[in-house]
Amino acid sequence: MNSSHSPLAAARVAGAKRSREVSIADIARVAGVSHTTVSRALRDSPLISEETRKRIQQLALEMGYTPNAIAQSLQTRRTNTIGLAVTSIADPFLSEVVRGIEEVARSAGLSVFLSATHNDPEQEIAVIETFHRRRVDGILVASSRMTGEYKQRLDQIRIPTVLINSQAESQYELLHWVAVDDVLGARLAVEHLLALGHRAIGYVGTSSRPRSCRQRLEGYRAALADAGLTPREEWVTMMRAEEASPQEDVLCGRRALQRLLDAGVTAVFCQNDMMAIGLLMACYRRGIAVPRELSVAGFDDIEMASCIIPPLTTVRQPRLELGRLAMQVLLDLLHEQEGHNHVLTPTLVVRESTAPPLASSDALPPSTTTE
Amino acid sequence: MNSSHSPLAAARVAGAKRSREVSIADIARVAGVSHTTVSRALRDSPLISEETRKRIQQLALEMGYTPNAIAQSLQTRRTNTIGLAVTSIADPFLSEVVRGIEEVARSAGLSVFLSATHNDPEQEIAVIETFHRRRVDGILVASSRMTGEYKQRLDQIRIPTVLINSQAESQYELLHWVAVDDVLGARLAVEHLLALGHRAIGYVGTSSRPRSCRQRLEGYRAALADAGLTPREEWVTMMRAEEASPQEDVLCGRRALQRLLDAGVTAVFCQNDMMAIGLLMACYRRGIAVPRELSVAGFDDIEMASCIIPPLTTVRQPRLELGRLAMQVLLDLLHEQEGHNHVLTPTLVVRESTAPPLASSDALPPSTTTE
DNA sequence: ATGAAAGCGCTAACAT
DNA sequence: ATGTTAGCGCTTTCAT
Repeated sequence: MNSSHSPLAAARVAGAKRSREVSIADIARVAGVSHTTVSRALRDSPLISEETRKRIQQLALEMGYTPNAIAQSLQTRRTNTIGLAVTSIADPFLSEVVRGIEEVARSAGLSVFLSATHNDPEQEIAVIETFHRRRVDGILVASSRMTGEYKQRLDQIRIPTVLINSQAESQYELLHWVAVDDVLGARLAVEHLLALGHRAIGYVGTSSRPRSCRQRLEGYRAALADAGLTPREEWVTMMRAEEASPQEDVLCGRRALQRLLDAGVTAVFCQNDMMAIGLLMACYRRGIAVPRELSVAGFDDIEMASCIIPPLTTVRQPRLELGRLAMQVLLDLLHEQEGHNHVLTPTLVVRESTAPPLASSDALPPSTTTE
Repeated sequence: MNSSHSPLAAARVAGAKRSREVSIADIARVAGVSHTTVSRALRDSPLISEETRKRIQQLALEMGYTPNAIAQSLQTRRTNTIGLAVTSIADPFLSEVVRGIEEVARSAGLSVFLSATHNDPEQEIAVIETFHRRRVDGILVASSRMTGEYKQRLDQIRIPTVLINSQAESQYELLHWVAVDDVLGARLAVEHLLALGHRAIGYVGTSSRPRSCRQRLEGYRAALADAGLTPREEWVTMMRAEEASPQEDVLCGRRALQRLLDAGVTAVFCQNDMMAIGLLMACYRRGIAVPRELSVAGFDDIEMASCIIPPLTTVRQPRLELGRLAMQVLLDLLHEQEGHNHVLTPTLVVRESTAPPLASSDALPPSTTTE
């Protein structure tokens, strides 16, 4: 409140004219020592006497000194900064991953630059270019698409990098990845449906996320094959979508219902939860009871999955862990330790959107299939 | 593939031993000019002859030069960086806001530091302290809580700042805000319920978001008052919750049902969509039909609101716009223009979770109220 | 225990 | 049109 009459009061007023931040030189001047001494004192160097250290730290506090991280970075060649590239910020799957990343980054003293790539090749390379310019210490990429050029750039840049849910091999020891086993996840879901007694099981995927689509389809096929079944061509429905957004996914799920009904399936495994939710919505509109008339399973276990009616049976990806682990691997890389790639195991979460099929004997005469 | 025999090939190999990035000095050496010339050439200075400019830019490209933003920042005192502090990254309301922010920030050439504060005073000040150290050009805060100390710090720091959904007055011209009119939003929802014929209308709020709770409660009260009604004490149910997380909100909504039923309301206005979703889930469990037996309205219009069954009637906050506008105001501030505060107008989105009350004559004898 | 001096990679004022 | 020099704010030898 009342301005003290210490030497700094003057300094502060003088400096206030056009807000240049106080520097170690300013402190040095006031303290009557060299700026080197100030630097040392502030960093608790053992070279400094207890007394001057205290005095200087106190002075720094009073003068409202805040170290200039930019200058530090230029000198030390470390920015304590990482770049995080995501496909979309509003994606409910990614937001939890980002949370995990930011959490461990911050506890390690790193700040994170967040950028969205929107699944667009140009933006992708622009983003990593920016990260490079800013001299981030490491890069994390959570992107559904990972084209050759993108990976190549990451490889060239020579900044420690960890890919999330997107494998890659690199010639340098700087490109690593952490992923969830999609094939296994799909198997779990389909095996669950098989165990319930379903035989005609559909799959819905979207072209906007080709990699996960392919892998989950593979798991779906493998599970059916193990049960001695070969999916009929109509059971597998691929929806076209340019954008990889939650809204698009919901739409895909919605539009898929008719085709699945025509194909005569009694259960559907969806590439992700948003599509399953779209499917559920379409069922609601058509008066089709889930799970009584149609079982629906998703993938991801986003927050929403347990809030929906009926609560969705789905494959849980450990999203928070995925983010934390990716950041942890990057930390290892930054500490010159060897980085390890990881495959996380998804788990099945059975809720209420799946049930045994309507046995033809229970219900309607076999001839009256859903038309 | 095949290494060219240009002078740079040597430079690159030599430099590759321990990855020091190429600098303008390196380019100058190879080009046989001063580093100043290189600097100018790369920035398209009119002082440089067309010819050498081309030559140098070409050289820079070949040598794989990437400007060092840290060094530039130190010199120019501009980092082209902003800090974004959010309560929680995984909050579906905020993620859309963040998307809007990042979008306009990036198109203005700014990178954004993302940090979560978890509604914790200590983390809040730590976060802005970090932003300050990093010399961000501006700060954006989307935090449900805004204590005095927090605001005070922001005011001291003297970095252009814009608050999202959280008013504040500042003595400097650097602290601004952009917000949605909560009172009006609540009015819209409650007036809608009144228009449907409801008289006993409940409100559910949570202690974890006191500001918005207070304001929305105020709108609720005002709407009722305008209709000549005074809410009975039991109609207003405040749920205790420490954490301000989506999950907590859902839980609050779930747990509120019994109290609301006891209070005898026929419609409920919830502080936000997550609470409404929790309430819907509780109704589903108890076999209470929404909207036939109970109308439910939310606030925010998060993505999920339209995906839920039944689709939720709610008050739409223009989330994307909110983010974009906040960033736009910050941009104005950064360009030394005067910043303006904004109040955005929410709109009512009528979906299927609200309907006229079960007129006692239609249905059950008046004595048989919900027990 | 402290200071002088150099330098991180860049921009910009001041020569020429 | 190009070069010289001086910082930006800090850390880090190397002296003393």
